[in-house]
Amino acid sequence: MAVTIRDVARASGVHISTVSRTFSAPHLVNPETRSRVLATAEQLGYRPNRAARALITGRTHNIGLIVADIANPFFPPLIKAAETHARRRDYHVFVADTDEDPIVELDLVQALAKQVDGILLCSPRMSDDQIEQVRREVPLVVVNRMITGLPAVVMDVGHGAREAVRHLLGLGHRHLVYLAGPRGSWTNREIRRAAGATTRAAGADLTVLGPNQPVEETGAAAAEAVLRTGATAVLAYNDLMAIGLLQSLQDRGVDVPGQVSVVGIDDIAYSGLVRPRLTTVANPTAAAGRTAVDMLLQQGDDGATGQVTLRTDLIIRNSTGPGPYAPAVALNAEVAATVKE
Amino acid sequence: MAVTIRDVARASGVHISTVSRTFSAPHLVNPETRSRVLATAEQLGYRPNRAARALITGRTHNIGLIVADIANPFFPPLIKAAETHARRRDYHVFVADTDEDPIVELDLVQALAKQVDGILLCSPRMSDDQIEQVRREVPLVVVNRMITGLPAVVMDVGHGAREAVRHLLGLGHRHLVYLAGPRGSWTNREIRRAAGATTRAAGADLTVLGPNQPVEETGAAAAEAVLRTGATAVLAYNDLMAIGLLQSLQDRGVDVPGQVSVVGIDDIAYSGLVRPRLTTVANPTAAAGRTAVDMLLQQGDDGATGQVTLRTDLIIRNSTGPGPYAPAVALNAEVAATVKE
DNA sequence: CTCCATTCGGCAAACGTTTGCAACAGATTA
DNA sequence: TAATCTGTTGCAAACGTTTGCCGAATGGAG
Repeated sequence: MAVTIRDVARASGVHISTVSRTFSAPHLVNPETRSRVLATAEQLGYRPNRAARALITGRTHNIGLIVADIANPFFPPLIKAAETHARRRDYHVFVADTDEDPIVELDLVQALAKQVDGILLCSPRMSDDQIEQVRREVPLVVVNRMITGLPAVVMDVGHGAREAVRHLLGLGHRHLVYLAGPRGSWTNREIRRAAGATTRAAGADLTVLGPNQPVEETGAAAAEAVLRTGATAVLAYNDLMAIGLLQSLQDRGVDVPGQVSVVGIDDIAYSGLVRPRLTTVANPTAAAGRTAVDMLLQQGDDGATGQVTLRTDLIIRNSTGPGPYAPAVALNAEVAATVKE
Repeated sequence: MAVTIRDVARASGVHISTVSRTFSAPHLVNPETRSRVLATAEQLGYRPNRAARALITGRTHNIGLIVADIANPFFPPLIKAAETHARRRDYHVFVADTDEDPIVELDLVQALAKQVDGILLCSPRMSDDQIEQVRREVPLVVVNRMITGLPAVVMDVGHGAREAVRHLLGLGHRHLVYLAGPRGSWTNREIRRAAGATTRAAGADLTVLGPNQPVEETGAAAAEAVLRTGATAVLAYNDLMAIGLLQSLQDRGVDVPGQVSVVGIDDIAYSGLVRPRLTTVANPTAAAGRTAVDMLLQQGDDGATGQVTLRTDLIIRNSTGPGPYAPAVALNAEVAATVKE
């Protein structure tokens, strides 16, 4: 039914091994023969069967990409960049969604293990132990998680969180809320730690609300709790929650940033579209996707197991403004900065 | 290195064919033997090699999912639903992104063809001829495109567009703009046709602006052109463009919906988050993803080649309001409807 | 006790490639 | 002229499964 290497061999009067070499080791075959084989292959519409090739070479030329939630706008740019980058290197990508469930995640990794040359684990929710265990079954690169000895690319979200908190403190806020993300998220712990340390160092207060599922609804649902704390500024685990909160606050007649300032994290496409436009920490997700693919594909060559940290940047927009203790001078400076964008 | 069927056979003292049957035809093996084999398999950490299985059965248990742009928020919910649904049926999903390029799309289909049991082509940009050609290489289900004889699931966007135009006409608008989508999009042609017919039937005017890439930037860039037409209402190819336009109009001091009404299509997650909240046509993308997977997997059994049409609904929010010819009565009714949400 | 039916498990071929080895021709070297 | 080398091709085994076929064992019927 499908045209195989054998059909091409017969049609061009050579042995199948010559046809094989024409594709996988062209320099070993006479240019004349090669072009003849290529011509008949083209004419017959031959395409190598990757499964058969994988069986004998042990390399599938496929990679797995596992994310917590495809519909979370944080991931699509990463998936897109990774897929495009992988394809350029002649790899195809299995994409799978764990729905934020560590058990599904584990199942998925094991199911995919035999079928791919490696797996990109993005924002995994599994425990370190589980990850350590599966890395013995399949080459792994994790994104947004730091595990010693495991190749990883992380966005330096701690730095972003510190910048965000400093920005808020500089605006004269003295009581902040951290609207936490999901349990099991390394990013969540990093943000929490960075925000806590920075607030404490300045003698200000930080209230942590959570853990929460990282979706808009929980952000909206948290509005009441946020207001009860009496805080005047909120740092959210991600933009989705920040936007939910923003909207919910406005529905309650709370002025943002007049009464409460809100900062998100990720800089998803929509954070610039809501009103007020969201102040947020930009994550280089596309670069992370490409880097992770590169690391995964190089992993075969040497055993190099680097950990790449990508820079994050605070983007100041209109959802943050002066707090109750705003010093006149700083206030002007910050307002100027805010107005600019 | 990896544990194979042979290792399991040796360890449990049976022939490899028995091990094979234990997994692929359990009823043919003695329950006692079966449980013994399963136990040692479990203990050894055996997992069937899908490539080898595919080689002999001809079924890979993989499907391909090709979309125009992963980062376009229209697609992630579809991808997510399709992937989850496929996995439940023990299929893995290759996801690939064509960047709206028909040539890349064709390459992709052919590259994936040998590696999957079928391909889901979402909003393809290829010509009908090209699609006809590749469908001979691999089972296909198309989403959002109607080609006779080819299994398809389409969202009845024509219906949605008619509803949207009627809504605008009812509000007293007499000159509309259709902000068109990309060339090669079936959806685009459907909307254009439906909008044209409905406007014409009412004796109103429709100006078509386009074709355009279906992204926010082109929506924003079109603001000037929209204003020049003198139209008071705009239907956009998708929410992304509608949102871009919305924002650009506001930046120019144009009140929406006071001076210009804007309607989008898709109801992506963010259309409810921008201000004013976007009136739009909701597409059941998740259902489309699931249905498409079902159709693809059933295709093997019989040759059934249905075409499923999914309903779309107009969601009236705040980006549409009375036009210059608003009849007092209709105006009140519509305003009431608008305020409700 | 014999015969037949049924159940179970082994044997071996096959799927479409890759690849080490050997064969051969022609060219180069001593 | 013989020996060696180089470039090109063929041969056959191997990768990890599935599956049609056959034989052995078991048990029930007569």
